[in-house]
Amino acid sequence: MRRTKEDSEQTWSAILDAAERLFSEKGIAATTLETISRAAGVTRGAFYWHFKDKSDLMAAMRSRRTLPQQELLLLAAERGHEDPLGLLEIAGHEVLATFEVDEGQQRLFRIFSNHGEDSEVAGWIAQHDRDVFDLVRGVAERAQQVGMLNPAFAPDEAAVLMLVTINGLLSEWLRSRSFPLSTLGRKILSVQMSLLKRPQ
Amino acid sequence: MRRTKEDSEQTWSAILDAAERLFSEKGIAATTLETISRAAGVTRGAFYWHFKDKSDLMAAMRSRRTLPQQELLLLAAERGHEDPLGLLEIAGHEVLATFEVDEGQQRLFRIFSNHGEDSEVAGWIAQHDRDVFDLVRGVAERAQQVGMLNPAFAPDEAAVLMLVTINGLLSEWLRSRSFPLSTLGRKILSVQMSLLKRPQ
DNA sequence: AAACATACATACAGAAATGTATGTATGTTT
DNA sequence: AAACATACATACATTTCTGTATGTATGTTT
Repeated sequence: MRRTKEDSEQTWSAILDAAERLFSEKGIAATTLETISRAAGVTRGAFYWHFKDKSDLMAAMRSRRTLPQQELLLLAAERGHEDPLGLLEIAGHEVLATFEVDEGQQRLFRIFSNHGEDSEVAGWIAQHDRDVFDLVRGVAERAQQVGMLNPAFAPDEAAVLMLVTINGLLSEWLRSRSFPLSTLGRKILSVQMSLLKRPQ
Repeated sequence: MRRTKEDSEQTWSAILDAAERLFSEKGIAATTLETISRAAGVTRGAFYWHFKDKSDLMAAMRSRRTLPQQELLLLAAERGHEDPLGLLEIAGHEVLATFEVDEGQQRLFRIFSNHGEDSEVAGWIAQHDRDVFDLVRGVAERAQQVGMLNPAFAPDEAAVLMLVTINGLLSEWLRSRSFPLSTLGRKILSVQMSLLKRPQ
């Protein structure tokens, strides 16, 4: 029996790790609390000690890691405002590069993008999406004000293009693994940015 | 009691309609056969008469409608081979335009894209994705042979760009509904195609 | 108009998962 | 070192869904 605080935190992590792996492999609904607990080397007693129920586990799982787009938010925020579109391009590429090697992020993204189902999860995703969209649109608006945005595109439209491309790349790569995410992603992003910039 | 063949087919449709709606709203796992049956105005007895189980229902649901990308396949196949990229652009736009007004297709897409979970469903999706990818890559290869493909892009890369954009547009629009799918989609597709074509 | 098949409804049995209650060995505090 | 809290394991009660078996009213065939 393990009973120290360190041991307890280790159990907490083990349960979350096991759940994350099982969820991303078999799906949330198909994974039982018994399965999770046994995979973590404990019983359901331990699970119910640390978490109220499966939904509570999901909340902990989500707040334990940063989602890829969340990273975009941070990256874009901590930088200056000159050349807004260049900023977006760099931040976008770093998101892809990070995602490509961070298996935890991949599992989390797979789990949560496969679940517009659950109303709670859907709520988190929706809120998060709105935050990211607002940020990107804000950047596009600044670009417009500085005259660096192709007049053929409204800020809203530029933001949609950015997000569609990034989310599309992440999803498609996760499913097929048929292309080098970072390499091809950089190429595509760069080419799209040149489109958004060029006054043509 | 209804017992004629017409009535029976009507029951069959009613069950599928109810299931489609409930699945796209609450998710597959969270929807019980009892709920489906009652929503269709029948009992589980009727359900088990028409379908073996939930998985059988899913198969019927999938083969009842055409997926959006399936439509792309058909559209691209029934046309000639001159100007392959222009063909892709037109087919892509028609996919978006159809999807925007076809609520059944929207529900089906939502249901199946939210379920890389289930192994059967995942298998169908994977196979389907491969088919579509192969088609698009084939078109890109023909474009390359005719010298109409921007040499900066390999056929594989062009296909990824196409599919990422279309799937991304469909997913993002389905979640946010924050932009006119067909209008903005046409704009984005057209601009991307000009990129793939232009020898720059 | 029997005889039979169809299209369901109803009833029941079983499994499986959840939640809770309780037991207990070990740490922690005083 | 006694008293208490922690971190679980074990056992049980309950729910819930599924699958199947059976009943039955209506169509269909001969």
